[in-house]
Amino acid sequence: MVTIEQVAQHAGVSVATVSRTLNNSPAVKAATAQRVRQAIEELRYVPNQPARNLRRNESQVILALAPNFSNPYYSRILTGIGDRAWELEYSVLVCNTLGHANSELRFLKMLESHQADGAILLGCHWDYGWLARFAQQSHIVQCCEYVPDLACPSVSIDNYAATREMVAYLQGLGHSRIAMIGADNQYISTRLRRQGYLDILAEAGLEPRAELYRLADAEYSFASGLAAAQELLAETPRPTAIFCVSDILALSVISAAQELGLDVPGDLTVTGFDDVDYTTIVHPYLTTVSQPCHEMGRRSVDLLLDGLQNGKAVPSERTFLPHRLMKRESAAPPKFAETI
Amino acid sequence: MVTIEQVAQHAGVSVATVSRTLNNSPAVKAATAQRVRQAIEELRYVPNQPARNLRRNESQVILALAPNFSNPYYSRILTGIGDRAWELEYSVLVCNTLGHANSELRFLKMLESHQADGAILLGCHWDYGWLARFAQQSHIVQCCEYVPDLACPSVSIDNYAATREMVAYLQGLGHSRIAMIGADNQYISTRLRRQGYLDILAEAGLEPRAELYRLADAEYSFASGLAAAQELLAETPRPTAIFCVSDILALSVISAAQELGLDVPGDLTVTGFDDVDYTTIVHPYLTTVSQPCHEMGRRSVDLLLDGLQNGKAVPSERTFLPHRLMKRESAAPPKFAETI
DNA sequence: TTGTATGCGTTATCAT
DNA sequence: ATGATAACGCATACAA
Repeated sequence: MVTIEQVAQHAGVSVATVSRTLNNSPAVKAATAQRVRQAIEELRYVPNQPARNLRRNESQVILALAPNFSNPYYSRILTGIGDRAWELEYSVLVCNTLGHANSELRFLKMLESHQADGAILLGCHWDYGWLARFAQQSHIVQCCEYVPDLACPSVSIDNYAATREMVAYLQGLGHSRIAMIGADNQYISTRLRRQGYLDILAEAGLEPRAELYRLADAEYSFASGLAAAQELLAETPRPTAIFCVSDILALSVISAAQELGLDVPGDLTVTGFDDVDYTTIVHPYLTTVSQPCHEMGRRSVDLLLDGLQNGKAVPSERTFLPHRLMKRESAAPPKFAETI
Repeated sequence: MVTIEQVAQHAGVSVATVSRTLNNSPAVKAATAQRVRQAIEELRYVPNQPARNLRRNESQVILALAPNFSNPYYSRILTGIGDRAWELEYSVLVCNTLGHANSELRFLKMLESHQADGAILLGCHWDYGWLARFAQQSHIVQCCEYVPDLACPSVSIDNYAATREMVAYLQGLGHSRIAMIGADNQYISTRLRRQGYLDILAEAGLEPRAELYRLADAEYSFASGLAAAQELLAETPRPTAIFCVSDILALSVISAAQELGLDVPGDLTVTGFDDVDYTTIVHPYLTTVSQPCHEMGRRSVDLLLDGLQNGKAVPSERTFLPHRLMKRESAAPPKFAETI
């Protein structure tokens, strides 16, 4: 391995001068810099980044903790994070936590051992105490999900508003028997969507009915969606619309409906959430809420590095990015006037 | 920050002893080790990993270069890589190359700057010369794709055999007018699948017809698959089966067929490749080739670390893992006897 | 403008 | 079994 010292000898200068040249210090004469650069070229010298980082006490690495990378929703955010980090010359260590708290903890400990300068969390457990500790001692930003009372910046859409918009749209279409499939987890998005659904129903003077609210599992799995859908479609009278908290769940509802010979949206309106890839692969194209995943990832990086570079000053604690209601084929007015 | 020195003072020993304790050296008396551990506990000492790495000249990090993370096929492999690395206490830097050669190069340079100990490549350009250089100087393994004449271990399925199996299965079903949608890239998998298709046709005494072989774009995009499918379905006589080199392309064919009022598999047999998530979301469930993505990822890590730890001795240059033919709903015998 | 010397937090060599 | 000390490769305060 060729070191800075050999470059110095070859160029006939001291290691300090080489180091200055490497770091573009203006204090080095152009001619000298030229000689140094030539020596670097000739010896094919490549700086040892860990050594530099040790000295500077930084790693140029950020962590991105995600419950999985199979979900295209997370994939997109991670892509955004990667893109922005690439531009800013940071590396991103993508950590697949599998939703396990102990995995999250082990990954976050890389902050303490100086293997990473900061972390972006996309969905993380918070009921263990250690999250608050890390948020205090380290640079962390939350993306898409956030813990309400955690002093840690976040980037997400306004889930409450988006849900209200979607359900109001269904009401506008003429639906009043609107069911919902939520998820069996404690994510803030899940809670806000549930609240938005309940509130908008209440405002329309509709009593929320327990039998119209079902839960898929924590990971929004297709199978659990199918089960919830089957229960919902067995109700009498049947709901005329089903609002799902994820696209994959909406697809499972469509599947269950077709199994029963029901036409979507003719006999049943179905809506999803997130607008991931497979919403427009098969008809009916899904009516859903589009999240700016890529941009959310990018903003998270910017927020994190702001904190890293300008002390701990973060622009605002909660950043909400605009969502979009994607009106496509899976939602339509109910066929017949309904009786409640 | 608390350092090894402070721990040493607190425990009344030298830094050497603390270091030995940290590394479980048997040369330290149990009682002393106990004192040290207590000091570590009390001071909440966390070793500085970069400093250790500098000294040991390693990083405990491996690179994983993928053309994107959106494709669930890559996601699964990356998950396998991450899982195995986690078990072996390595971190993985997931690099989204976007299929750009300059991105690949920049990421691979992290090997030279000691930011990573090795790399796993899932699809990478090889026509620039530098790949051979890295393969020589660094520890690299190729996963799912490989460059035939590159002296670098690889893990993949046997694409040629898998394709022959699939097309033979279609022939067994009674098809003889079998079209293929390939992809406009130079991946070894693409080339072997094409060759397998041509060979098995030839062996059945069928002349390959140029109009039955179409190309999707390099990334197997749904849109490009749709275009290829439309061309194919406009042929007369129409092919009775279409073999696609990716599941997403198969879905696009089904979509195009339905657009024309054709039933799959009644009027047209369609098969995919990879067996990713969305093959069983909507009917007809896709007949496809299943790849052991997760295991391929894991094996890549094992292979890489074997090379890292036991010198450069790798068990074998080309590792082929078993694939599986998934016979589901999208393939069936042709409706009518055909005339060639 | 450039060089000398010290330190970043470890591990490892050589004593004892 | 333990301690003193020299690296590891680089950046920087201070001198010149």
